[in-house]
Amino acid sequence: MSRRDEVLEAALELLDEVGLDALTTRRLAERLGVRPSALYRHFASKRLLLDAMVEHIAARGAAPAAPHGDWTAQIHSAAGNMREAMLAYRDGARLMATFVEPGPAAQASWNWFTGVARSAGASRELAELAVDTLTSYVQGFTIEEQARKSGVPRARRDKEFRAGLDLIITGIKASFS
Amino acid sequence: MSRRDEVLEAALELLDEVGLDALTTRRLAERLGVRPSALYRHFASKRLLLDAMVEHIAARGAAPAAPHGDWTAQIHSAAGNMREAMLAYRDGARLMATFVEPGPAAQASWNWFTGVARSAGASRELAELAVDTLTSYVQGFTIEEQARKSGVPRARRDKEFRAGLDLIITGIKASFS
DNA sequence: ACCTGAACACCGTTCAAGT
DNA sequence: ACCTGAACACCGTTCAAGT
Repeated sequence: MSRRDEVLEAALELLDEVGLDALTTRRLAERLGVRPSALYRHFASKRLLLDAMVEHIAARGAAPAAPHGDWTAQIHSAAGNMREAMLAYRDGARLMATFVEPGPAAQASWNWFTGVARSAGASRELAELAVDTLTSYVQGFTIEEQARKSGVPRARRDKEFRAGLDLIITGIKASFS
Repeated sequence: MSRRDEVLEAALELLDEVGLDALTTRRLAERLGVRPSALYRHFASKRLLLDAMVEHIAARGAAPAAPHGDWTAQIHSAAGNMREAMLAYRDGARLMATFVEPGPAAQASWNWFTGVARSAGASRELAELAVDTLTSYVQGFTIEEQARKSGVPRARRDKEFRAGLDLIITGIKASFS
C-alpha cells in the first residue's frame, strides 16, 4: 500500500468521523502525524484528494461482475450497492455530488446499468433515460437520507428506498414498446 | 425592505455569481460595503444565512395557488417549479441539499404535492411514496445538472428532465391499485 | 439600529530546505 | 521519496466600542 493510499484511507476515515464540512487538510495531516504541507506530495490539491475519495466510493458501489436474477433484481442490487457505498461514510452522498468529471468507476457503473436495461428489452433511448432517472433518484434519496433522516431507523429507510425504486421500475416496465 | 432582507438578497446574488464554495461572509460584507462583523447583527451565523437562502429558494419553487390541468400536469408544473427555483442560482440545488430541518415553504410544498396525488386517487401511502420519490428525483437531477451538464443545451436538459418525470408518473399511475 | 476595529482560532497552499 | 518550517492570503466569529 503506497503512502498515497494511506493518505486516502485516512481521509475516508476522517470523513466518516467528522463529516464533509470538518474534513480539513490540517486535521487530516494531524491524524497522519505529519505537517499539512506534507500532503501536497501525494495530492496536488484538496480537490484532487476529494476526487480520489469519490472514485473510491464509486468503485465500492459499482455493480457486481457476476449478477443474477432478472433485470429488476439486478437494478435493485446495483442501486442498492450505490446507496450502500455512499452510506458507508458520513456525508458520502453529498461528497459524490461535488465531483465534476465522472471517473472510470462511475462510467463503468453507468455502462453496466444501461446494459441491463437493454438486455431487458429497452431501446437505447429508454435504457439511457432509465439509468439517468434511477441515478438521479438514488443520489437524491441518499443525500436526503444522510442529511435529514438520521432519526429514522435503518429498516424503514431501506423500505422507503426500495419502494421508490419499484415505482420507477414499474414506470420503466410500462414504457417497454 | 429590512436590512436583513437586503443582506439576504445580496447573498443570493453573490451565490449566483461566485458559487457556493466562494460564498464567504467576507466577500458578502465587501459587496454590502460593510465589515464582516456587521453581518452578525442580521444573521447569527453563516449557517442561519444559508438556511434563509434555502427558504427563499424553496418558497420561489413552491407550487402555484391556483393550479390547472389534470394531476399529471400539476405534478409536472410543481416539479418544474422546484427545479426552476434551484436553477435560478448557481449551485442552488447543492445549497438545498445542505439544509437539515425543512422550513415552512418545503413543508407546504410537500403537503400540496401529496394533496394532488391523493385527489388523483392515490392512497395515503402511495401519495407519500410518490412525493418522496419525485422529490428525490428532482433534487438528484438538478444537482447533477448544475454540477456536470453546463455544456448541455438547456432545451435538451429540459427534455431529459421531463422524460424522467414521465417515467416516474407512469410508475405512479400503474400503481393505482 | 447598525456598524467599526481589533482580535482569535482557524483554513488551503507554496516553497525552500532537510533526511 | 517523504517531510519540516515558515510564510501567505484567506476563513467564520466575538466583543467592546462608536453613531
